Amino acid sequence: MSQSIPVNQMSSISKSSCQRCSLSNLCLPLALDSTDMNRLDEVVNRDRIFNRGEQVFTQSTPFRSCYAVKSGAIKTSVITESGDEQITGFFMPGELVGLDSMSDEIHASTAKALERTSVCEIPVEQLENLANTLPGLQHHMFHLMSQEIRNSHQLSVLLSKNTAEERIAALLLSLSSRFQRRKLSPTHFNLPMARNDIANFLGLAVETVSRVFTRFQNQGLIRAKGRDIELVDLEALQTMALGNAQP
Amino acid sequence: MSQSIPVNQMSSISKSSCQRCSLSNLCLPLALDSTDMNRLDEVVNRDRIFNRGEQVFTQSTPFRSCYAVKSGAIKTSVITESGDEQITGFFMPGELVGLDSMSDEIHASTAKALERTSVCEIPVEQLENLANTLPGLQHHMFHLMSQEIRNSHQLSVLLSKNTAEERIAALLLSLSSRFQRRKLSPTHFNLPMARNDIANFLGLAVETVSRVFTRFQNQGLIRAKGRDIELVDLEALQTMALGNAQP
DNA sequence: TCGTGTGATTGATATGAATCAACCAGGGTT
DNA sequence: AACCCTGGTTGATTCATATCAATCACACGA
Repeated sequence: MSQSIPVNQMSSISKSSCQRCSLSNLCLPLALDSTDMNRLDEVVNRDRIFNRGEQVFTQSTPFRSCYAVKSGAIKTSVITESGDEQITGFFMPGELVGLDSMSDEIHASTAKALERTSVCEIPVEQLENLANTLPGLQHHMFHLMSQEIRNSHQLSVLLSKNTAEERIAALLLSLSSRFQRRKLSPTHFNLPMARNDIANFLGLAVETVSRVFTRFQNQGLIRAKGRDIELVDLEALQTMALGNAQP
Repeated sequence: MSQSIPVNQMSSISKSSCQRCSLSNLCLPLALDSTDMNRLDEVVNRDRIFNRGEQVFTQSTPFRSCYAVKSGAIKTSVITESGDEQITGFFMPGELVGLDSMSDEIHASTAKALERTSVCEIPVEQLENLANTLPGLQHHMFHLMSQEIRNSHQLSVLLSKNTAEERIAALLLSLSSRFQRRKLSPTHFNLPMARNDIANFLGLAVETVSRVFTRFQNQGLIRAKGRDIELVDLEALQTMALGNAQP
């Protein structure tokens, strides 16, 4: 049921180019002029579609491409030696997946489509070559990768310093701002992921996530029905996400 | 007291070059031939020394360089809006600090010397230029940055899935393998950081760290006297670090 | 329409680690 | 020496969240 709404709002772009892509201001081409963009176009493998649950790539398999999300959503996770999964990120349209394996032989994580998802596949070998001739692209890659490091540090902070409520508030706000970036409503959206995924990502038990959602609802911070979420009191969520602020 | 042993074991290299640096196989030059290495040499600012507690760079200040540790040790941390610190990494000789800010205007974190530490300062602007002309260097930069992402993901796993004992075992083993990489004893070394730092890094209270150390000691896994650590039973530590392995 | 399964919620209980509180050891200073 | 100061250790208690257990709600296929 939740699947039909957010999907392929831009799937009409069939034989598209980076130039015409509505996400070009979020994705790789950001730093490129139009002639450079054409060169990027040539190496990008467009229109790869994955259904919910399908793997875009798999940990420990050879690494050849990273992927730009066009529509839908992707989660990445690492499987530990002891066998359990840790979700390391959620990726929304305009975001680049797979940077944790850049220039490595094999994938350091697994990427799975959370809903029907279309991506642009970007072969790394060619991306690296291109980055070598286009300084702007190289710079942008560095930028994206350092961003990724910071995101992960941010997650570490969340996991080691914040309560369940703070973590969930932070996640909701992160999603909110990412919807906003795409000119969608920052206060009313569909969660692309299950409660289970949220719990795993935030280092909590599912039950805790559930409880916090209902608590937030009772406090009038959000309205939640399944994956349909409305952020009612953004302010309150923001101060909550900040956590233990001592004056 | 703990300071005099590990420091400046290579500080005799005064007017050194990357070529002669004993860490060149760990650090940047890895992927470069000797002519390329000379070009790197020209941009590197060698022999910057920091005393224990001094900041190498500071969060929110302009970002211009990253730093390769030559001797000593560095911790990086982010300060959250609510004011508390989260250590995001420890950096030992041969490792590169500051990648989380690559190609950004300001530092995303603070780096502080844990003991008397010497570093090579590498101005990013010139590093980027160089990377543009030397494909091998660009590749290596991508490699280091994705490594950094994976490290951080690894930390997230520890923080969200593992017990205090498992976290500490994992940290000890990580340090062990890094000493080994430098041809030092993997089983007997001096911790460069205080218990406090360990606690912060691993998302624990100092008291917990202390307790686990003594517990490990009583179980005969380690011998610890202050910062002087001996790993007695590597095997046991390894299985412990793996955590909740279900057969 | 009825099972059947999966994801979500709610409640009761258990527990690992935080917190609070002393105390200790060693190093540096006066 | 006597002092303090910082970092480390140990013990008693508390608390947030996990775990265990049931129930619920909805979607789907037979």
